[in-house]
Amino acid sequence: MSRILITSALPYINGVKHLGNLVGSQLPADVFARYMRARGNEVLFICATDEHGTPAELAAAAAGEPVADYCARLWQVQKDLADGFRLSFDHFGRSSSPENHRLTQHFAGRLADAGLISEVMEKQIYSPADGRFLPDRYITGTCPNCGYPRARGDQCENCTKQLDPTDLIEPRSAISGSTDLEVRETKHLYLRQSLMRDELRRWIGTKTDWPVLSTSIALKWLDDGDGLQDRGITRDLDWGIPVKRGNEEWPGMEGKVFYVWFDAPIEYIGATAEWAHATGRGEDGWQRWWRCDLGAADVRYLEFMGKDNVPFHTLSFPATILGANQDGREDWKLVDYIKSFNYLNYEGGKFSTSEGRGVFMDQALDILPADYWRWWLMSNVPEGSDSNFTWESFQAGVNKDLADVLGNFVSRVTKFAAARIGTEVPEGTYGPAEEAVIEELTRRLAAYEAAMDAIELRKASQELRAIWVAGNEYLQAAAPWTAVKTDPARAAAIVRFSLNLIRLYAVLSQPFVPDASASMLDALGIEDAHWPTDIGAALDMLATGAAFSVPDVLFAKIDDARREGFEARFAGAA
RNA sequence: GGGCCUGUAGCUCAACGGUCAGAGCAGAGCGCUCAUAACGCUUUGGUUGCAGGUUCGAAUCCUGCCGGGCCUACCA
Repeated sequence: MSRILITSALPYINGVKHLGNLVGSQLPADVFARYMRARGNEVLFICATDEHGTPAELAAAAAGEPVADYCARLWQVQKDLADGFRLSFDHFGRSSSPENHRLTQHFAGRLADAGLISEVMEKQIYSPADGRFLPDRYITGTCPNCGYPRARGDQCENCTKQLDPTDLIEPRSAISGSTDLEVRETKHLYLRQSLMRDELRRWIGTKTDWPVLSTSIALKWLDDGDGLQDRGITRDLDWGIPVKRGNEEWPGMEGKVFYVWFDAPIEYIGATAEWAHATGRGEDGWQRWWRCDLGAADVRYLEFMGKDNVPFHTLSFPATILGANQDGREDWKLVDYIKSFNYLNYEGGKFSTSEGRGVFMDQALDILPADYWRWWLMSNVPEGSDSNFTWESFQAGVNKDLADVLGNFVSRVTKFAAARIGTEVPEGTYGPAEEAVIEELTRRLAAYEAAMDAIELRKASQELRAIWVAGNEYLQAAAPWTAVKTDPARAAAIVRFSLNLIRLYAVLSQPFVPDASASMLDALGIEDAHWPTDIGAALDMLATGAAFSVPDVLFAKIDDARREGFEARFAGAA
């Protein structure tokens, strides 16, 4: 048994996330966490909302709510959706928590003590009409390069040229449209990650087992241009974690807050502390997961995220951890494995929040159960390259894999048994046919476990499907509907074995389709779902005489008319 | 512009220097009738983007060309 810490990239607070967000972080992390728990490991699975930053403030303003209220409300929305998708977080926290305030300020103090913080006087655009400093991309104007009238201050979307807001012709606030913009001086803290370039490169160099996506992005940022750049970690905003140096005030930084990208990864730790406090554990309850000097030395820590998050998790956050560890008085846990994902597209294009294009988490659960989404998304997860959601593929995958192969197996076994044998698990002795299945499943289970251990989720889903198929093959060859007329004892043995297969499938499928798994176990009236170590023993688990029932259809098929309706409904504003 | 990834059967993907390049879906045929018109068996289908090179041997390594995607640092 190992101790495994799993974090999913934090969903940003400003609204319901779409399937593309879900597929690359929370969902694969959940599948892995469920698997690791099932294997008997001590797992802590942490997620939280990422609540700070300009977009949150603007979204709250647009909703006419105080930002704290807005975030509290949207946290609940996201929490309910996570529950709806059966995401098995041990804790779903908030980056605005008191725990995160304290930890973020603590880390800033540690970094300052280590000489890794510099104070930089810089010039930022201030908008009196909006009453705030504007991030580059919140300033729009005409591109000096191509004349595109809606270029953003960081980059022109039309000609892709990198811009500085002061380059724009007729710049205006993207929020209010105000052209009354001024350049103001403001002081900010920078994390001197450039000083840690060699140390980071050495560390990344040891991670030969990571997805290339993770390491190549990290190396690119380390070596591109002048190399890794220092990064501003404070902002002139109201909503955020006040800049402090540990418990002390930070002279000259009054009224400023930490940058969301500084405090968000620290919330992995913060949320663990929230969990410890919420569950009556003391400080050591979270420290034993995060402090190698306080009991976390044997923890294996894995992070799940989309590729856009990789630079912060391979460089900035590790720099924060390494910096805090520098004097040897504290020893914080560095990540051991970064599982990163490409993007999921929608019908050949991008998911678009602004255009309402694609399926969002709330809509998904409105139309179909979580298991359908979980299965299709994980069996098509963008591991190697970007992948594409189409309704046709979704319909085909769900109908074939879940309804026909798994659901129908459960249905044909239980219905046949109930009609011809009885609704109690019969006696029976296994013969060569069963031995052959046991041998095959022993091999296939090893392959499934190997794929899951390696977090190769597409491959794992294929292996799991092959395990389901083996049941249909067996049933076809064993033909209990024939045996029941000629050799009732044989028919009983086949039914006994098949009912045990359902139980085995429930156990093995639980990481991907937890609700269906629960329905299967419920139909068998059994609670013991421990992971098998011996397939032969696992297929003789059900007690003779135990009652079972015929469950409702596990997965209803999606017919063509329904699919076409979905296609039209989610195509987005024309 | 630079960097990274990628181009394998109609579709989605495996095979990561070595037996006839595999699997699922879709298509075709047969079988079964317990089951959600489900299942099983068999089968059609690929000069592995193109052109060179290295090697006893290349989808796999190298070079060039053509095509697709992503990233390029203060939105998160």
